[in-house]
Amino acid sequence: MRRNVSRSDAARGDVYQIGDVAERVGLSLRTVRYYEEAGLLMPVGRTVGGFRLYDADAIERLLLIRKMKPLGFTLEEMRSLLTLRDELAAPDLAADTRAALQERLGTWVLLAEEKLSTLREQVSVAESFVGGLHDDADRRGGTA
Amino acid sequence: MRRNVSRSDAARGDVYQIGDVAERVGLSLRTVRYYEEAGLLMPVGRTVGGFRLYDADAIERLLLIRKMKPLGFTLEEMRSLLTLRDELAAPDLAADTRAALQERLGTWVLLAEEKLSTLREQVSVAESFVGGLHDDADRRGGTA
DNA sequence: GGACAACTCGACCCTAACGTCAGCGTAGGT
DNA sequence: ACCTACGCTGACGTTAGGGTCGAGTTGTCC
Repeated sequence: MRRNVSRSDAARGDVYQIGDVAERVGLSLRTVRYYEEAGLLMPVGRTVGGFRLYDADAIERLLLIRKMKPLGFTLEEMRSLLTLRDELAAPDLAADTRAALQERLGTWVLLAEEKLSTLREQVSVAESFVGGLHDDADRRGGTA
Repeated sequence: MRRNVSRSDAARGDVYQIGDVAERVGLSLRTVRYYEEAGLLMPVGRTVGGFRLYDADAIERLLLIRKMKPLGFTLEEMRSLLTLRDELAAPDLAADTRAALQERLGTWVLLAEEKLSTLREQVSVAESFVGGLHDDADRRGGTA
């Protein structure tokens, strides 16, 4: 039986506890806690008893993190990138500051594309391996 | 200055020491030793002084292992699969034995294809992430 | 037959990104 | 008050190696 914490707080500021969050984004509790430890994601608050509380933004953030994972970013890298994104999200930035941040973001884009291309290479390596396996499996008789 | 161990032994039975092997397949010495510890690959022998010696088959094997890595097999899984392949390579197998082995190989093929498809999914997740990054980077002004 | 550089050995500790377990406290419904 | 599901911290385990150490081994050159 699921608890509906969502309805407990009115006024559009829904909060979720870690189990809900984990289920929604498909990560383990441990992983969510570890991401906090790694500085990737802080809970918006805690209950009196110490339960972590998250909001919808946290869920977004976790989904984003999940998307980065296949690219092989380390948590450290993700932390940097997310921080950068956060800084860019501020609405009152001097133009030059914003430009500087955006240039740093460009570096990340390049890095991500690099990683993407190595990921693609891995797919083709994997394909050739699976092809080879098929050969091994289909060759019923002898090699000669 | 590279030692050319290859020419030291005549009669087509070339042996290489670990450094040569590692360089040829693009793995570290540590990794090659670790693979041995994990039961993936035994040296064909040792020198009097205890240096590991490998032959061309070993190199093949390592290259194969490298091809499996992108599919996310654990070393344990690779060990099983390689062992199975070794068993199938025996020339004097009863037909039913061979059939049994080949069926097990079929399971591996399925597993590999599964892993390949999740790898492909990862590529598309990664692509969408990189696309999102581009959006963030290109959006120079404000969100509204 | 000694010097020497390059190579290798086993042993050890270290890391990232979690999994898993234990022991204990909390949230909220009845 | 009680129950049960949920969560907390802390600690150790795991995988696939990386790094480093001091000590031993090879091949080569004199």
